[in-house]
Parts: sequence; C-alpha cells; structure tokens
Amino acid sequence: MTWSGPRRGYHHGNLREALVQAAVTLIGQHGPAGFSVAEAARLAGVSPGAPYRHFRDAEALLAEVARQGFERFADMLARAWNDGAPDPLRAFEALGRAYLGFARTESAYYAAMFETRLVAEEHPGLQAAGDRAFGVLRAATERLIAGLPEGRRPPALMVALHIWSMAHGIAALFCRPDRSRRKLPMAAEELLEAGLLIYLQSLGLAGGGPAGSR
Amino acid sequence: MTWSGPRRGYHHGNLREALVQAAVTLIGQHGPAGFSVAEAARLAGVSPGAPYRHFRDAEALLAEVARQGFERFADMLARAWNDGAPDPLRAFEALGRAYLGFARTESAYYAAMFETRLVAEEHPGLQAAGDRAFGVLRAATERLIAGLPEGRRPPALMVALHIWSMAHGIAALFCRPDRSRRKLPMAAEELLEAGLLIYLQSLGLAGGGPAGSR
DNA sequence: AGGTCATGTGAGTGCTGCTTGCATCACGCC
DNA sequence: GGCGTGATGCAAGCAGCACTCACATGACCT
Repeated sequence: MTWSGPRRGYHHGNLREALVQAAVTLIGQHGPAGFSVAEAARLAGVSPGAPYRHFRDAEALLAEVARQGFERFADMLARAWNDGAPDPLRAFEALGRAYLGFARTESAYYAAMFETRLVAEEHPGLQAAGDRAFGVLRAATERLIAGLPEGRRPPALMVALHIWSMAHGIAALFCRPDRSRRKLPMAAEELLEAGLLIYLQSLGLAGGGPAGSR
Repeated sequence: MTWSGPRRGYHHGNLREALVQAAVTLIGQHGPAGFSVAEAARLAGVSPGAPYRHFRDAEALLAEVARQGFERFADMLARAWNDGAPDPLRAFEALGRAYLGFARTESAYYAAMFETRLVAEEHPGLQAAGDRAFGVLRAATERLIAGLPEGRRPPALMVALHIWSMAHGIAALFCRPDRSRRKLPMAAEELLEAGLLIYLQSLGLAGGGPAGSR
C-alpha cells in the first residue's frame, strides 16, 4: 500500500491520497453510506484522528473522491470521443459506451459522484470538475450536430442534456452493482446505442434521416 | 390486530405503518442514508427496540418504504396515462410529467426506490411492485406503437426501456432536491417532453417537423 | 546543530444506534 | 371471571463513529 513508499516510519508520506484511495475501496465494498472516516484511517494504517489534518470532515473526503471521479470521468470520456475520430457518429457511440463502462468499472467513484447528496457549491473544485466532464459531452454534441442545416439544428445544450439523461438513466438503472432490478433482453451498451441511434436519426444524423421523412 | 385507534394504551395499535410513515418523513428530510431505525422509533413515539418486532432490520423497513413507493408510483402513472385518453401521444406525455412529478413531490419514496442499494430479490413484494410500475409504462408503450406498420415497429420493451431511462435520468439529475448540479435552460418537464418527441418522431409517432421547431 | 512546522498519535468527549433480557398487555380457553 | 401464553414495547448496556486537543515526531531549512 505504500506507493512511492519512502516513509515506513512515522510520517505516512502521502496520507491524503491514501485516504482517498481507502475511501474508494470502502465505497466500492459497502456503498457510499457505508464508509466512515475512522475506517478509512484504519485502512490507511493511521490513527482515527489523522485524517482531520487533511480533510475538514467526512463530507470533505467524500467530495474529494467525487471530484477525482469527475476528473477521471472527463478523461475517460475525452479518450473515448477521441476528438471525433474516426467519424463523429462512431466516436459518439464510443462516448456512450465509455459512460456506461465508467459506471460499471469505476463503481465507487460513480457512487460518490451521483449517489451522494453533496452540494457542489460547498466544495470548490467539485463543480468545476463536473462541468469539465459535461463539457466533453457537450462539445461532442456540438460537433455532431454541426453538419446539420441551420434551420434544423436543435440547441446543442438540449441535445447534450437528452443524451446525458438517457445514458445516466441506463447507467443508474442497469449498470449499478446489485441494482440490476430488471433482467434486460440486451446489454446495457446495446440499449443505449439503439436509443442514441433512434434519437439522432430524428435529427437527421444517423442512418438516413427521420423515419417519417422518406 | 386493532386498526381502529391510534393508541390503545400500552400497545401502539398500528406501529408497523407508523414506522413506515416515520421513515418516509425522515428520508424526506435527511436523505435515504440519514434515517435510522432508532430515529424512526422516536418519531413514532416508541422505544428504540420496538421496531424490531415488525422489521428484521433497517433494510427491511427501507424495503417496505420502497415497496409502498412503487405501489403509489404505479397508481400515479396509471392515472396519468388514463388508459390512453384523450389520445395516446398526449397521454404518454402526461405519463412523463407524472414520472418527474413523482420524483419531485414524493421525493422520499423515490429515494427509497432508486437511491438505495436494496436487492429486490431479498425483499418479497418489492420486485413485484416494481414490475407493476414498469408494467404501466410498458403497456402504454405497447399501445402507443400499436398503430405502426408491422415492419417498422420496434420492440415495445426496448422502447419502454429507452423512455424509462430518459425519464429516470432527467429525474435523477435535475429533479432531486439539492441535486440541481446544473442550471437548466428549461424546466425538466419540458426537457423530457422535447426528448420524448424527438425520440418518438424517429419511430414515426410524433408528427410535425424536426426537433428544433418547438 | 538548532529551530520550526507540518503531520500523526492517543486519549477523550459526546452522541447515536443496535441489541437483549425483562416487563406488560391482549386474548383465547376453561 | 381467572389464568396461561405469545405478542409487543421498554430500558439499560454496549459498540462504533465523528471530531478535538495536547503532545510527540521527524522532515526540512538555515
């Protein structure tokens, strides 16, 4: 557990980050409500009071987990989007898959980001990190609809919100651990891709225009 | 079991239901993680140990709240759908508004239903109640797409899942208390309605022009 | 070497919730 | 009506956590 472990001695060396990792582990195991500062300290091999040198309270630690989650999330989405290569539509689908993949594989971060009641305003950096993540999706959306004729181009923000909502809904309903309330006839990724295609087709983007128009 | 009086001396009379109501109140105030059996008992005016005569543990109480929530949810959705009157599309939009409305006004139930880590299989009745709620949406979807020509009719289950996901996503992201992470340029209800129209238009259901024209 | 400061310790406080053995009540049976 | 029995609620004890504070430690700087 000692990362760049120069300090086996009294000082931990990088306790702040170790606590964040401990919190991630605990959240992954017991959900966002099942972690405590004391247990995170225990997991980091440090006394129960030590965390308070780095975080004002439990919520601050949780907020840091969420913040780092948004950063990773933004990175992952940006990597998937890959600046629109090989073509915007394909890249956009990759973005969608990445969204669900994050909810699955980075389950603990996702929980801290979306399944807690953190007030973004109270934790500087959290809001910004969230904005950055959404910004990736929004920029991709803008690029995607850029080719549409002016008159038939819906507001990019609205489209981005629609897509985010659908992705988030699918993630929340079908990609969470033990939250698999319903047996799906298809993989969540396919469900999202199909939904995206139907939606985008209506805008004239996927598969040859709206169904009604031909 | 005497269901008449609220308090008949020593025995509470209907403690089980009183505890559920207390839990709803607490969840509404402090979120799904911020309730405890002890505090529910306090609110119901009994000692901390009493609830355990009626619920095996805190999770069982939470599950009962969720189950009742799904029942209410199903009722509310069915009322909004109103058997497809005055016409399926309009009724379907009412359904969508009802979904968001429930997330808003019955916030505590919604939290118990969707913002906890309950495993449906472990709580008999919960799964069934959830199925009933989804059944309303699914039946409405079937009715909605019934008019489409056979060859261009997508699987009703998939369509229902898409719509549920979008509604749930919008509810989770923009209708939850203090979860208003992002300032919306429009009401959540309008966002959902626009999304529905775009999606359904692609199936050949919602007439009119392309998305931006609303 | 000596001073200084960030960092972790360990004891401690107050609170909250869960558990359990016991008291009390409701009700059927004679 | 009296009584036994099971259901229901009580209260005290116990455990765990958030958070504080005075102090110890050792890293780093001069």
